Amino acid sequence: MKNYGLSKNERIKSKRLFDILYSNGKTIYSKNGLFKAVFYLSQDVNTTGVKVAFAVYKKAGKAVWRNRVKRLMRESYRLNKHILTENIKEGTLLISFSPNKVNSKNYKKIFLNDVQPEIVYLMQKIAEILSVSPSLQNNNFKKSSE
RNA sequence: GACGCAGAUUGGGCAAUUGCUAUUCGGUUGCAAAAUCGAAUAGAGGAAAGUCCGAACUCCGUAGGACAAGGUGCCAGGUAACGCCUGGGGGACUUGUCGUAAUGGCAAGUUCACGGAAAGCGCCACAGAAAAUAUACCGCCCUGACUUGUCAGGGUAAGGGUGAAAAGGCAGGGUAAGAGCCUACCGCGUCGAUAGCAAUAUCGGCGGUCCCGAAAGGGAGUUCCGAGUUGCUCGGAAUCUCGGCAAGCCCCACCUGGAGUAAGGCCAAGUAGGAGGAACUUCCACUCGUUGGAACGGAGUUGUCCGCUCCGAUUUGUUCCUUGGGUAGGCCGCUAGAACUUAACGGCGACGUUAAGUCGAGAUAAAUAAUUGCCGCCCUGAUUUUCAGGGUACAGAAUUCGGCUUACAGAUCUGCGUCAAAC
RNA sequence: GCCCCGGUAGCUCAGCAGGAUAGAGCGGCAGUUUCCUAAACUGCGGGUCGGAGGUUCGAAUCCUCUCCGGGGUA
Repeated sequence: MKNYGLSKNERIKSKRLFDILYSNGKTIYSKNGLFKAVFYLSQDVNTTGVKVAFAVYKKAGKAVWRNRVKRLMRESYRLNKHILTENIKEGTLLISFSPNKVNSKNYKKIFLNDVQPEIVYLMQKIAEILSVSPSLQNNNFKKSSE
């Protein structure tokens, strides 16, 4: 697997996985509240690794602006994905990134330097939560197995 | 040369690093499907947008007839088709110029959803006498009366006034005053001729109530006058050119079956073969049955009716409706087409014909990118080699084409107008 | 992608086969009443009828374009 690549297998593509993510996942926000992420460590999926999705709600702006934000978020994740991939030993981590307070009115021109620190912060926070409280997940796993 | 307007074309370039999607080739894994790695090639628009029209394509199915509903609307052509485009015609407005007593003529530009208002219905507030079978406030004129400047009766619609709009315009005649009351011209209608495929134009005739008629004339309607008399009859005279709204209803001509690529087809996977409800009627014929015909009922025919099609059991069926559950994976459709470029020919033009050449995205929680550097263009400041900072539009394919509409920084070209300079 | 609705006062809605001051309820403000408040009563203000253009003498209403909001659709 490429160190800085992002192929189809590393993205969430089915409706079933989205249902699992949004019904069980936790939501966290970046420092300024500009972006948010929904994540969930699933044991049901056969594969191991990280699967991500990038979603922009329709009211945020026109199609050109939405496409650009999606590409910038994807680029930010692609360049820093080692933060999460090194820590995942079993199960599949599902993440969905989306803009929260950012829209085309307050950021008419948006650049990678605006997006990347926020996404990196979110990824570091997710890694921190997963490593600090592994027992919580073990409990959850036990409960689901029982 | 500068500025403005109109039209057409175009819609930043190069390099490096890291990525995504598709195709082809090669390697690895694998029985295969496929996965993965590497290389090469390709990878958003003039509007991809709005979804306002028209088609292709696909299915439903009978789409047949009548009505309804919707759309289009000067004429001709182009086109697969159109509400689009081209050419022509006509109107309106503006400017210039010529001219008249006045209306106007000619030229240029802009612009027009531009069939019908004498088929019918409806509406036209306020103001005004009167708003559509006309009417009479101020006036003007005549007659009479007397209180001699007013009243009464009548005529008239030129002028004033009202209004968005006042029942052809204007000049002359005419008159008590006036009026298509009469005449010329203009306008309007109609008929004919000429030109034109046609819209229409030009010329001529006729028309100031209509119909019949070649004409003379006859008939009818309306108004006025007179008589009989109380709502009609008789006699005579005269003769209505016509407001706007159809983006109100409507009439005429032409067009339209419905749904939409999540159409639709195939493969894989997979649960359930469920629950509830409705209908299943008569008659006739015979070769006596899974028969034929007629009526009736139900369902379908996506507005209604006719017509058409299917079904109508006597024991777990048939048809139809409602509802519950399971799948949400892959492939095809999916890009070579009413395609594009160039040339020749035909045509005023839109466009067409022929020949040669070209292949230019195909995604599906949805690729076509991110960052950096240099250059180009614009602005600002220092300065007048250059440097610093900022900006570089509108905007992202989703079945595909033809249009329309809307958004848009800059660049190039063409034409026209104004200004400046030179000859 | 495709197909439909809606936009009128701060809010919820009338008015839309055209006619001049665009209404109703709630809310707001002021006053009466009360020791004060609520309730009740009286009065008042508040609208480019989403925007632009057209038809008409006249448009919230009819037509065209456009902006915004909402819904449905295997």
